[in-house]
Amino acid sequence: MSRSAVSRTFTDGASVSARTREKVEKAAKTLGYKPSLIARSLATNRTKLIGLVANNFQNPAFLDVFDLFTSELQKRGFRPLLVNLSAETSPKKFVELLRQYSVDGVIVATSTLPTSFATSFQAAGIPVIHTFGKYEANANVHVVGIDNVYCGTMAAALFAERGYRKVALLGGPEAATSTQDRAAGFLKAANDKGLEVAATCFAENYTYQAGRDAMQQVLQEGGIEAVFCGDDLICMGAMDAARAAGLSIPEEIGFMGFNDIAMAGWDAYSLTTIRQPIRDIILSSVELVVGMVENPTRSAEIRLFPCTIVERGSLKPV
Amino acid sequence: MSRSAVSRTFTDGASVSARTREKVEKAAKTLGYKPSLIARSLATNRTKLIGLVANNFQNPAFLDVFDLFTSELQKRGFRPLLVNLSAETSPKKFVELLRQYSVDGVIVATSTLPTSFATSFQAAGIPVIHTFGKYEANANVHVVGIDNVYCGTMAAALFAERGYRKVALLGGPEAATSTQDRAAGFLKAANDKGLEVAATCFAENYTYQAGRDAMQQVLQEGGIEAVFCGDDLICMGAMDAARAAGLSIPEEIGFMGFNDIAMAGWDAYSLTTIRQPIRDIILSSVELVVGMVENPTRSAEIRLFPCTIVERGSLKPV
DNA sequence: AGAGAAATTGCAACCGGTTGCAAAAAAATT
DNA sequence: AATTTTTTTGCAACCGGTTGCAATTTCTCT
Repeated sequence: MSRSAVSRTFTDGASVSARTREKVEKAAKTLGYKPSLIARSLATNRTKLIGLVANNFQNPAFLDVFDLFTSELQKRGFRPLLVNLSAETSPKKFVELLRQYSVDGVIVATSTLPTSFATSFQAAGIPVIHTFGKYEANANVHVVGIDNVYCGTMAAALFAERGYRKVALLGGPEAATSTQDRAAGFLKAANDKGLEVAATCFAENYTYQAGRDAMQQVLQEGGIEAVFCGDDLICMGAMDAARAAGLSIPEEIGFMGFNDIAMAGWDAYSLTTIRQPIRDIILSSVELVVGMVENPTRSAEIRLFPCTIVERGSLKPV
Repeated sequence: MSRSAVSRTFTDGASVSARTREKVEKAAKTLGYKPSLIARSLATNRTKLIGLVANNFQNPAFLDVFDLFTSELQKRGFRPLLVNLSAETSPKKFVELLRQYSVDGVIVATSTLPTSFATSFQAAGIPVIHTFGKYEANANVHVVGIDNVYCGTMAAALFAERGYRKVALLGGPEAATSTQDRAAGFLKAANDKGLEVAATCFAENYTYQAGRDAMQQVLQEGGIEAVFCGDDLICMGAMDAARAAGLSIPEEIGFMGFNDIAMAGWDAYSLTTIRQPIRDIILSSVELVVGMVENPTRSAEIRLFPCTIVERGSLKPV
């Protein structure tokens, strides 16, 4: 019963006879021995650690994201090493950090950062997936997410279909790529369909309060019939601002959100919103990152999932 | 310039001359070298990894928790290794797992698990803090949190003060220790103050829908004047159930929640609720766990923080 | 300049596993 | 029973750092 015998009983696929395996296992049980993953990592150059980088910890939309990522990674024997980007200024620092921890891969889960952030992990030789990332044809990074431009288009189309003419765009933070794409799609389609976009403004961040504040500006321009918001939370703030200004929803003003968070279904809002298939996106991301770990040379892939409109009661019926 | 010279330049407090340090640093820069934390961990028996164990990923109350824990740990040079308990059945498994990863410490952040869960890490020789844990005088584990029994008392006292007579308790999941304590405190104090607790029921889980469903049962008993809920999310579901039944808040029925999540301040709910000082609790937990890493023999401490009532508009005024 | 003290450096063992390779044991074949 | 083939086993080097200790260098002081 040498050291290698022990190692082999705890490595599946290794060559050990039933007898020695049994002996080792019995000894391990009485001693309470479990192999050290740290030592194994050093020898195998695999840590089974996946960096999970996010920057939007305050948005309920991320509850699902954390829940799904952690449980899916766990199922496959990987552990998520959480990185909170929101406090930090220098993203480069985290590339180094995750490299030092020798994570097997990284999932960048944010819709606000440019593709270049994910690329910098790639440059450091770490497999990376940009989940909720921006689709860029030339980007040499795995991206799993949605077509935000098209989502903007969907919103404008629905507005047109419902007979709205004078509408507004109340986006998320202007620097976010998702905001830019959704705005671009919305504005283009609105124009094509002859809608008048009478106000365009952006919330400071993804919060109820920011949505509420931004809505004040939109309200300056009278006669807005419907507002497309870049995020449900922002939208709910905007709805309450409209109500506080005496407008009734959906009779006098319509709202459309984005994300379909749990609260969107609450009676008080009953928000019509665009839903992205979070579960599919995350399963796909996890699958992809695990695949990358096994075969790092896989060529960069873009996986876009279709979004659906969840009809509730914040737009006037046909 | 030996291997040790390199090691020493990257270890603070080690003895290196300015000249060699400089030489090493230059070489490191051109080579893009950073010391491997894995190898360091193996040698020092310290990983700078803290297991963050939670089981309530769907509740917005946890957004703050994740945000604060990750950023505070980051600040101190530790990384959170996230463990999602909600999917799993066997807690023992995670003790083993975190032991295999040689985490320096564990934070169990849940108000629902019994103290024994945290203790099992301790038994395995891993420093552990039970944040939001139950206060038990004899428990030999660090606990940072609040006095749930007293919080229940506060709620009953406020009800009495407002002149409510016939009240109800709508707790969180019955198996949660926090539910039990809050209920105990509430029922005891209600009795002392001569309130009639006409209905006592528990939501299946910490969701809006569960609160809504549970409220149906409470409504069976007519004439309830106020309801104390074990969680804001549950409370909001309950409020909407009451409204759907035609009751107006706070005129016909009052509500009181727990946690003060962001949504509690929204116009549509304006919920009077009990707030726990999350930030203080988490800062204290992080401090404590870091302290334990440095001095593992520190004796078990219980740190309880006072909660405050956040008055909004869901109870009738005096 | 020389002696003594203090600071710096390199050696080598160690942390706890994995793994290629050759030797040993077991199984299969003649 | 002897030979060949297959399976199992242990040896020893390696993963990439840390660290006690002794040797060396540098600094102080007379």
